[in-house]
Amino acid sequence: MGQGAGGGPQPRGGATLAQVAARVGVSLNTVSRAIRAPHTLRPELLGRIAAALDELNYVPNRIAGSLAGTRSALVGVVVSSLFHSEFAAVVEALQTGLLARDFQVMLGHSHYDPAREAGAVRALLGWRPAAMALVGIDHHRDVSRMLGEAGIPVVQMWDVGGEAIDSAVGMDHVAIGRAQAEHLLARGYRHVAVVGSLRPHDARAHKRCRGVAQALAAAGLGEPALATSAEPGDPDLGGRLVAELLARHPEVDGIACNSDAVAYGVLRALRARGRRVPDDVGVVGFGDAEASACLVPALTSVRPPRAAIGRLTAEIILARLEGAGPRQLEVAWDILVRDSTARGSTVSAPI
Amino acid sequence: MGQGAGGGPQPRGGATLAQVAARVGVSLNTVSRAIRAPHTLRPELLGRIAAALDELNYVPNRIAGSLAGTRSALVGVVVSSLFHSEFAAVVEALQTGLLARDFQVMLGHSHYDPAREAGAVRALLGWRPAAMALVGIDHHRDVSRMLGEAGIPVVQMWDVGGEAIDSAVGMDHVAIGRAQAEHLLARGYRHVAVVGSLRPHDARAHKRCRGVAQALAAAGLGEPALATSAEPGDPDLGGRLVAELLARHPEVDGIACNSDAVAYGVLRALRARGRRVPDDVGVVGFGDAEASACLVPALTSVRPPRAAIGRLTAEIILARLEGAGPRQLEVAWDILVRDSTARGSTVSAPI
DNA sequence: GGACGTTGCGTTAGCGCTCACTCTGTGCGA
DNA sequence: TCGCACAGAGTGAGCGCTAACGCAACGTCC
Repeated sequence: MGQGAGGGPQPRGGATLAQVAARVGVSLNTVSRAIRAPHTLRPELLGRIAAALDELNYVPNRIAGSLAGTRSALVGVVVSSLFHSEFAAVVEALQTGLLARDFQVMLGHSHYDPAREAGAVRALLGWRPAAMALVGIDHHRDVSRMLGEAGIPVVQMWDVGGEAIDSAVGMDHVAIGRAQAEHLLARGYRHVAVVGSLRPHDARAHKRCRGVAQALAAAGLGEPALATSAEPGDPDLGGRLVAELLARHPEVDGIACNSDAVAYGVLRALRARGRRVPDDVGVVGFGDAEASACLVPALTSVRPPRAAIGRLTAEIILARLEGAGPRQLEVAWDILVRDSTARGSTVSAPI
Repeated sequence: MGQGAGGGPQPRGGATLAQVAARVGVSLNTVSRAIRAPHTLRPELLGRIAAALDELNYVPNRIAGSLAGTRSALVGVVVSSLFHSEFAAVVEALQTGLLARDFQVMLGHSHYDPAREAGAVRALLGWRPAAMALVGIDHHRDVSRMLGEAGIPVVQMWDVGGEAIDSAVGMDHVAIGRAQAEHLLARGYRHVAVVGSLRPHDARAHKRCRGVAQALAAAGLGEPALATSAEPGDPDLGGRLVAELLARHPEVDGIACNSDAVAYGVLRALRARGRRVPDDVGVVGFGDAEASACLVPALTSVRPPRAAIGRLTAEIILARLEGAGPRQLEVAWDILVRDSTARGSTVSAPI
């Protein structure tokens, strides 16, 4: 790497404030001010400093800045799993909201495992974030304790049915499950089952499942048939579970799926078995994934306001950082009714 | 926040090494050693320090560690767009490989825009990462310059047809485009078109497009019909583009799509127009998305080895950090042949 | 014309940690 | 008896920056 052109040994990454200062002939702090509070300098000096900054390709060292400064420029975000999954759009909206204020997002993953979630939270806290956001509201005590003791704003996303550590923005998943079942019942399906991935610690999925049971009970029907698994929810899982379900409960004519990916496999398996959707069986998904409107039949699904949740989370974090109090809010969702529950008629025509 | 129980004012986030040291009655450095090099301490002392560490819930401050230490624990990753998109699995595999060595991944997004990519790279370099990984191999000069001057390992992912800054691991996208077209031609489709999102700076998409043209030329056929747009590639775009395409070129009987999401919309629009797939028109996608095997007809698609690319990127980064030289490697991909190009017969039976 | 802001910059003291070095005591061979 | 290697712990400097304060030189106003 060699030596810098004019001023001391070359630091590990790029120029330092001290080098810029030496080049211009001012103190280090003056250069810092030129960046952070330009209006406190004479325009002429400011120009010279700006030129030197540019010549040396100065990139502020945010590590040093965070250590010295009052507040960090990082926000930690923990999701169950960004990948093959439903939280990407939430994180994108969150990130967009925070980037505008120059906050960096640092991502961690729980993989639906409380121990790994605690590990991810601990790892992120090591970077001393200004705030944290995480998916879910029912957490392991270690997680709640660490987050509570951190003394920073914490926003729990996606779910609202629980006790928030600080702030929360999400949906009522029991109500979603109820709505899935009620929709099927309203369309004349009587034997409703729940199919999908049901990991031990995916509290949201359990709540939706409970909601289905509630709706059936309210309609004077029995418990829903269950075909669930702790494996990740993908089409193949849906196919296997529905095969197993129909072997045990051939009378099932309505299926509430825990995710759209599972529903894709359910539709395929039903087709392979000669069960017509929606005439023989109605299927409703959760998540409104990209392909759902393109399937045959198009999949009826619950659409969560992902972008809104991410945007609101960013807003709450920024407000909390400026002294506002904690907030807890529930966001609205809707059911996109498509052909997979349109018994006897076509609800949405293909393009 | 108040004062700490035993030793100095409460710092901004959690206990410090100095507090732990004061509690045990040793020097700060000894506690640091207990964490970084436990074998250099007496077991008895180590036990007492471990107890104090635990009691105070000490979480190492990685900001301070990075500033003081020789090397950073961060790796910067820039993708076009993680969301609605194809890079999630790559990043997941990359992250898994790096997390094992205690590296944190920091994500940035280019949104297929060179200026935003430069901004993302600059922002990430501000955190003084130990290495960088980014999607694509054809970058704006500013990006190449910044990365070259940073003096850290740089791995360019996903594409290989260009000059690497340091290391690269990806696919030959021209060859992919050729394979898409050759597959269609081999199935008897003669009038091949390209449909999909073709952003000005998405070099990979342009290369695949060029590959299609090459294959047609080699077969003595003319230029492919094009129906492209700078909008993001989703099913609706596919539907609109194919409508426009068929209006201009009703003879088209083979469609190579730039992404599976676009292909979904293409299939839906063809169905709505009464064009039978695969009998009248063959459709091949790119990306092998989750739903592709569940569509009717199931979509033939190019499957990129996402996990392998991510894993190899992690391996190269770790090796480079330990002194190994730069590497450039091309990974293999394949075409999953399904019903959408199975003219006259069913290739893959539904489950 | 002396007390009092104001503007514009320099000085200084850390943030919490790592790393190179120094120091102390112990064991052991010559 | 002395020297000397070595394990085990302490000391001090400094990473690059921010923030609080210091301090000239220049108005401003009674």
